[in-house]
Amino acid sequence: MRKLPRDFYDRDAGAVARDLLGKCLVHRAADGERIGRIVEVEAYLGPHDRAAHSSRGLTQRTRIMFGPPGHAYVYLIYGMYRCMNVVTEAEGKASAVLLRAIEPVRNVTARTQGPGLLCRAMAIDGRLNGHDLLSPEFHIADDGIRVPSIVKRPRIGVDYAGHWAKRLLRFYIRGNPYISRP
DNA sequence: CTCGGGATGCGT
DNA sequence: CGCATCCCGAGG
Repeated sequence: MRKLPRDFYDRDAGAVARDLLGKCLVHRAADGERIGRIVEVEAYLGPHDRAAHSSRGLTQRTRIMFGPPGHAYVYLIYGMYRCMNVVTEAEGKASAVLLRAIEPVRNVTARTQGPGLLCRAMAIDGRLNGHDLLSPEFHIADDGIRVPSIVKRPRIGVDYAGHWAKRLLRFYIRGNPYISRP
């Protein structure tokens, strides 16, 4: 397992999103190491992307998104679930990749289909917002698994974003049983 | 300060 | 389709 370097994240969010498929999310929580293979993601391109949180500008909530690449942007949604993003590109670009689904690998329950369930299964909470993903306790690693085929679709739940809602910025591994909405 | 709504998930 | 549950961000 090789931890992804800073350079991996310092690229276009779409490219990072596609390349994250098949990689392993590792969280060494208090009660043990949890690992899940990333099988579904969405790219959010920056302030010009009306579906992105950063399109509202730099706020207390989105400050991590405006920061340097390779950090976790974790936020609360609907008052009950967390969603985890990976910050991409240079500081100030405010682009990110939302992790939408993982396949259980180690110490993770089978209910991981969707960004909220993913965070619950991986024990990711608000304290991890802003966490450096090059750390030993929370990072993403490559174990050499190849992804055979990638499906591109419009992003989920962003109908308010006008023409941006139609962009094919959701990516998932074709045929994987852990996709949130095939 | 109020207030509307959300990158969700679950039950009906 | 309704609802849980609460922070965020806009507006007064």
